[in-house]
Amino acid sequence: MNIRVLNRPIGQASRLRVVQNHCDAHGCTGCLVRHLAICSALPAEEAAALEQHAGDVVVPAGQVLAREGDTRRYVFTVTSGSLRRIRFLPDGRRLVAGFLMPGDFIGFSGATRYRHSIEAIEDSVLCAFSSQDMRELCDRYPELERELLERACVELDNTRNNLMSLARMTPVERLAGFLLDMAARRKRQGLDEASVALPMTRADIADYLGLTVETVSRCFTKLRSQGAIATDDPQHVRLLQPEALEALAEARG
Amino acid sequence: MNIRVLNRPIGQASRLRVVQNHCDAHGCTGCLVRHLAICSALPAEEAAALEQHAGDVVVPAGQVLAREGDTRRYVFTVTSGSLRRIRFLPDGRRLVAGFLMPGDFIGFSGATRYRHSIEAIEDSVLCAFSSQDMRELCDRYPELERELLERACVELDNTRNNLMSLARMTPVERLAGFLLDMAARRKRQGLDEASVALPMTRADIADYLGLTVETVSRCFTKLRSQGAIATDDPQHVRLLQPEALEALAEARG
DNA sequence: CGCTTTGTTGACGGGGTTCAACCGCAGTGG
DNA sequence: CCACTGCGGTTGAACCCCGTCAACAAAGCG
Repeated sequence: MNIRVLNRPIGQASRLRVVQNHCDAHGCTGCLVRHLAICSALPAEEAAALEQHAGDVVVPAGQVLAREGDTRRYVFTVTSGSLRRIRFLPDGRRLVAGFLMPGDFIGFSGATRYRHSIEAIEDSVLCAFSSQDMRELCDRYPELERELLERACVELDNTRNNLMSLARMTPVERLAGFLLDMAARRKRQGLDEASVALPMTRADIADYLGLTVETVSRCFTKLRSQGAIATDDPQHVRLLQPEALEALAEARG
Repeated sequence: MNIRVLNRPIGQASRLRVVQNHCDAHGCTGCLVRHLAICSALPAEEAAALEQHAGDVVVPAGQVLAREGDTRRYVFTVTSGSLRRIRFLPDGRRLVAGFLMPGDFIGFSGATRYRHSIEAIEDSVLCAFSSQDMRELCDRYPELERELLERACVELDNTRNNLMSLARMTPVERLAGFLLDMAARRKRQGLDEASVALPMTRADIADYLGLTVETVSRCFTKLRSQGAIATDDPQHVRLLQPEALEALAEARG
């Protein structure tokens, strides 16, 4: 059944400490992820309006930002670090529904409660708006709502691609696709796409790809022995033959 | 690899014939799926504005409404019938990413081209708007854009639930969840939720649940022998013990 | 140092895929 | 009317991939 026992207690959903007036140094105009974030829908002049509502949240590695079932009070944009979106079945089976990286938006849901828990993989910083403020901003700036819809659609497309992976692709194919996705994200952040950093554990990857840690590990060694990738250490992969990976992940959109 | 060979040619993407001024008999105000559809975001008085742009499309069973890769020109709302959203891998593996029922909206995507083909399972009728008209309607009626965002989020939640199914649930659990989903849809349409009609084939269900036809069939017999369901014929299932199904599908949100 | 966690590899077994046969049904055409 | 065919669904038997169980190395940390 692939149930892993966690020896250390799951991090408590600590009371969110939202620091008002975030990015004191630069404000929204100097925001490092502005070009990636939803805020790019608004002209720079409106930054002041944004800043009035924005606040920063710092989440140390392993801590919980939001807990499944909690009432949704904030929406977030990841500024730095990385997080995982997870859910548990009653018997302990875990799903990782996705990884959240700088520029990603958290808060696409009509539900009044969180449908997934969100845990920090590394120390992370997020820019937070109360759901209410977000609603008001959307009413005031239709471009913002349009941008949100646009992003929700992209997210939907990506999630459907993952469906394809899980339903009909072999373990190696899934891993190849995953590595390419991570590379694409790095490129989006302006980093070198040939070397991919994997902040998450093998267990996270397994629960994301619908496999076991052992299978994930074996797939890594398989790709390595094929010469498609090289791993300096478990968290750092170099894509030696991206074409080979693409051939495997082919037709994932 | 689970590749099924289709002996008959795949239906051609026939030129869409959009009949202007749809629902001649009643118009939008008399629309049977209005309460389910995005149009419910607008007051009935605005129906006239809608009708100017709406048109009907009739798709016979087995025919293709939209082909993966085609440029996206229309968005649709299903009025009657049912369709499947599919995609193929180059080697013939198929994924059914979802089923579309009355009230469902087709067109959540920023992409300029369709990411999936859409085929009619039964004879179906859809209400169509050109993407351009839809854009203009959204600009004019912010409530509409908000409704779209709302729906996209619901769709995203549902798709993530499916991820959970595919990644971490056993075949019987997946089937149980699927049957409950179908029952919930029937309820939404005001029909009896204890008896579920399955217009799609076992192959469709298999490709949707990430299984083979054989496994799906065996799961049906398993549920039947447990007394959880009864099947009058393959397309008509009665849910005798919904609680039993829920226990299986537990925690799928 | 002990202890835990993470990652990797090996051996084994089971569940689902694969392969195959069969039935019922709907066309189809002699 | 009845063979013939194709298709959808079900069931059985064999195989094999991946999950399970186990052992071990390396790294982090008190």
